[in-house]
Amino acid sequence: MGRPKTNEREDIRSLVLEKAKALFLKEGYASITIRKIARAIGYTPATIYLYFQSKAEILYELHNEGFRLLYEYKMKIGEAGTSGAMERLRNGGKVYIDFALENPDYYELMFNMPEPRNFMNMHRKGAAEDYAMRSYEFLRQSVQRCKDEGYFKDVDVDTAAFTFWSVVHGMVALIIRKRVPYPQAPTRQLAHEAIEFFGRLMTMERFVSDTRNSLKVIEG
Amino acid sequence: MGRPKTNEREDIRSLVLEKAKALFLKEGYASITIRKIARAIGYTPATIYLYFQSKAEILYELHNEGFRLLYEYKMKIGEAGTSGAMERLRNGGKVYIDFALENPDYYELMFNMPEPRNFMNMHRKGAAEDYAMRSYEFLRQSVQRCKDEGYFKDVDVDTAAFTFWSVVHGMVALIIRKRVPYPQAPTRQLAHEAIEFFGRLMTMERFVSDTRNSLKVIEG
DNA sequence: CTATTAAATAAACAGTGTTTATTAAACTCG
DNA sequence: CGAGTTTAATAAACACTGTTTATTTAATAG
Repeated sequence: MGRPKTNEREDIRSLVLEKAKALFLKEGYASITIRKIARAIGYTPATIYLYFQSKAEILYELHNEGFRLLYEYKMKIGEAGTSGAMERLRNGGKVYIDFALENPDYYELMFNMPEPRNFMNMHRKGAAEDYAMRSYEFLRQSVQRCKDEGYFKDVDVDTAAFTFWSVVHGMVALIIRKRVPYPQAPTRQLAHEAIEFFGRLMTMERFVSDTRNSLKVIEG
Repeated sequence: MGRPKTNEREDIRSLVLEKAKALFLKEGYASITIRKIARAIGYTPATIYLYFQSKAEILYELHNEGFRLLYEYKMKIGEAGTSGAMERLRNGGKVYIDFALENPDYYELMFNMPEPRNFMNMHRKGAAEDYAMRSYEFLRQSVQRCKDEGYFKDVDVDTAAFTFWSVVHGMVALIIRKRVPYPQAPTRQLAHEAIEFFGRLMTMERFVSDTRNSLKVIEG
């Protein structure tokens, strides 16, 4: 008890975050307790409450870290030389799926917790960087490029972005949470095939001026 | 204490389920405790454990009830005279969204809990009716009809069904869990627009024989 | 009218997230 | 230097949680 040996102020915070991350990813959020985290870093539960207001705040911090990681995944696409906007969008979908299936626990942290945006206002200074937002902006930009190339003529950019995000999110959510009552559980391969299928649907759309009206098509 | 006044055996079970459902739907699963349920029906916590092995089993029972309800929603489509398979599929998507947004807590129960299929084996006799499965079969059938009418030529029925389910599940999941970082939160209207958009993509697909190859299209 | 059966319970167990009063080490300053 | 202040860390408690146990009590059977 008492004060410790000249600990550099305020990096117990990252100590907690690191350990909590490791524990969450290994045993899942629900089964990890404040006491376990405290024991793992050699402090008492009460100490953690000097640096975080609640277990939920630790979660939010990691939630944002998850989106930062996703953002990095997506950044890889920008580097690889892709030919068209649509291909870029499709690759974005695949990268998203890869991220989610390679980091399912992170994904759970990011999408399976009570609204984290409720905290943000209270305890963080300027909300620092909201990677969830940046991630969405990235998608929005990709969709806008598609529109510039003639796709998605009769739908606004947010609706299209929302649709596309829903597809990939829905896929990984169903897979990760094992909610698909298949004989054999769906795999990443199925998801990739589905994205290919979906991508073909979208690619096709460019050839049609206004899909709400009747149209003539010659098969080739 | 002691034995009660000639209670018909085994319908405390449904008493618990009814009350738990009402409480879950009003205050959310997490914040409802066994003690609260017990108090609400005028029994003690231990009594509940005579009829359910765990809180999770109560959840599974309601989970299945949720899928039964969804199944009923979907059955309404069969009645309404729809012209084509594709319209039927699109309507199915809208009904699915309506169900989810009208019963968000049910939807949480159904998709946001640890795998419920793990219980099933142990405690229920013949698993009775698995409405999750039946619901999927319904979708699969709708997709098959689309294939019969010439859609989805170069994709197998399960991949197409998975894709379609992912779209609607993704949409409602993002909306319900408020994970869309829009200025204004997305509404049911946005979801319906997105489904329309997606539906148009699919409708279009019929006119193309093999979408993997190049094609000629004359705009009309 | 006892003996048995079984429904319901009280009370405990082992945990949880969180709060409070207290300790003890480090720093400040007269 | 030594007293006073600040502050990191804690021990211990609080009010809960899901679940289990031994016990009571009422209805039924012989």
